[in-house]
Amino acid sequence: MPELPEVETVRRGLEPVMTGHIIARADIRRPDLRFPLPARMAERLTGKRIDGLRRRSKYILADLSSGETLLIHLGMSGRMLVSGSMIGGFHHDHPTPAKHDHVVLDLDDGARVTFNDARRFGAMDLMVTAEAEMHPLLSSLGPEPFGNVFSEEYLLGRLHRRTMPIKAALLDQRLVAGLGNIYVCEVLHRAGLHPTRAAGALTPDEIGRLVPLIREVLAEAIEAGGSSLRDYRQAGGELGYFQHSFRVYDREGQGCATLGCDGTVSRIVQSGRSSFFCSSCQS
DNA sequence: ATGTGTTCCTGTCCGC
DNA sequence: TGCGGACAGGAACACA
Repeated sequence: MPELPEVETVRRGLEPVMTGHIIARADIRRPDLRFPLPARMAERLTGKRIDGLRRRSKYILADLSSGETLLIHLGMSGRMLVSGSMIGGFHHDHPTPAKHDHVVLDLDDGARVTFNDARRFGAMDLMVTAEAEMHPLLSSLGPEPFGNVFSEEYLLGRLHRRTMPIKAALLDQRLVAGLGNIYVCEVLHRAGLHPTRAAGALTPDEIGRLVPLIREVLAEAIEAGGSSLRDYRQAGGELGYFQHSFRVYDREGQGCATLGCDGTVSRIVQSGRSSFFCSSCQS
């Protein structure tokens, strides 16, 4: 679920709680999420200091003092719940572990971070920090959308002669990392591009338009604390509010938000995922 | 090499 | 109120 803005929001929420603290206790409440959890996970976490929290695409990476890195992926429904933290000046007791609380990390200052994931499409793994980028889940990822590698020139090269719809291309994490269904729909709407357009048939001008719009949508969403749909919340339990800024996502039948456009938002299914768009101003 | 469909799992919502 | 079906933010995998 969570796409780059939600994952970045979670990372920012966890950073002051976790960075610099030692994992006093790790409670692994079930042996597997999407994949089996790594061998001896509790022992490999216990007593280690968290030196920093990074994000790569939709993954959170916690670098540990042991020279290992904890990889966290939230899948569709994963959440990182914080309790007992003094950050913000309030102290709350830990709630009793609830349904779908799969991994519980107790830190040395009494704070607790709980990985909760109803659907269990999420994942956790441990790897040697120096080899993190070779991890199978990370090695094929495309460039970060805010990085220098991601450019109009890069996109032109990668989309050249591709017959795949631009919607599917932008969802492909090997092309650019971090976009998901919501933000691809929003980007294509802002770019005035119909989601079924063949990626390779876009003009250089249209492709050039995409790069800054991808950054714009993601930056606005991060600024808003992500989108809270259904059960997604920030690390502290707060709701993001970017969903109020959706122009097409989940707005089937509603009026197009583009100034001067009298179109209606449509929904189609492309490779099993809903695409929302305005057929008047997206072509 | 590309592109598409299926699958994992649980929860919620909507129509009958 | 129950029941069945559609659908949900992801992405690995199998297959044409």
